[in-house]
Amino acid sequence: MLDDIDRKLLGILSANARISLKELAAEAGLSSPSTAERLRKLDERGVITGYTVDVDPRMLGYTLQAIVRVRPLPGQLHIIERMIQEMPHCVECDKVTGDDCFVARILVRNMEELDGLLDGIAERAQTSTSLVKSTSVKRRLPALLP
Amino acid sequence: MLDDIDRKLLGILSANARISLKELAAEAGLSSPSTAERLRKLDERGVITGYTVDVDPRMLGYTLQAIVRVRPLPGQLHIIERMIQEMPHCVECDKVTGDDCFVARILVRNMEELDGLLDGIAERAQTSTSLVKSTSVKRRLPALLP
DNA sequence: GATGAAAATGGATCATA
DNA sequence: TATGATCCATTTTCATC
Repeated sequence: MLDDIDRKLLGILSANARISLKELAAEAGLSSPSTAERLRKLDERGVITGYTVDVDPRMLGYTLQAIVRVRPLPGQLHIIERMIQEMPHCVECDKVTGDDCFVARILVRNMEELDGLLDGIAERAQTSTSLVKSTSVKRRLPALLP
Repeated sequence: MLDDIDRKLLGILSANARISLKELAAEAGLSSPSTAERLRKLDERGVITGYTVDVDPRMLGYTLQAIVRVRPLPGQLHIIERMIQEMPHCVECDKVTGDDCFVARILVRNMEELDGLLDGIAERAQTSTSLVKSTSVKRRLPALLP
């Protein structure tokens, strides 16, 4: 699927996606054109889905982070999903198996704001909220299998 | 804190962090040197913490994604945290308030692999696992406050 | 597929507003 | 603090292996 060089490229990019092609090529032990071609193919194959910037939420004024499990009341699932998607405070949400249909990551400025958000869906869903105290594992790539 | 141009730069970068400085400047309506200087400062201030590549886990052979809540048994918290951190299948983990101490996102190739991982910590922690059926909100930036 | 050289493009610096 | 001009570095293309 991926060869050693592809894995190396992904590893380097995951640490710094804005590295120049030249440096990337040098670190991977390849020429720039070959490196560019490999990136193009990883993109084309859908292995690489994008390049993004990581931002410190606190520096944007978001001092509180919460993981909220959402259990929509009967008949409310689709409305709730749409409400979550349109909530700019939600930065990540998965639909999962089990009683809790959704697990969402929410950023807020303070408790009042969190309270307000949860109140906004309280009529249509039950929620269980855990506040994030610290991050044990910062988002990273999984092991790149051979 | 951030002005309109900074917010614009972050927005553009979150959609494509490998855009050239020149294009970035053009899209933001700024000169390249000013754009470079602003990026440098966003970095320096800790607003931007890095640039990463997004990868489709399925393209790496990880067909199953799970959100696992982990409740360590008394006295096992630190060992469990270390075990999670050293687990290459864990791509994200937060320490949270409440009975469940950790919420981890796990990638595996199949059910057997997930079962094996959970077995590996079963002596030291209780776990509640939800399988991810779909992604309602792909990781994104929150609203950039004025 | 990968490479090396040439053409095209982009980035960093500096003087200036 | 932003800009435009300059020079230097990088990226892309293409012919070749």
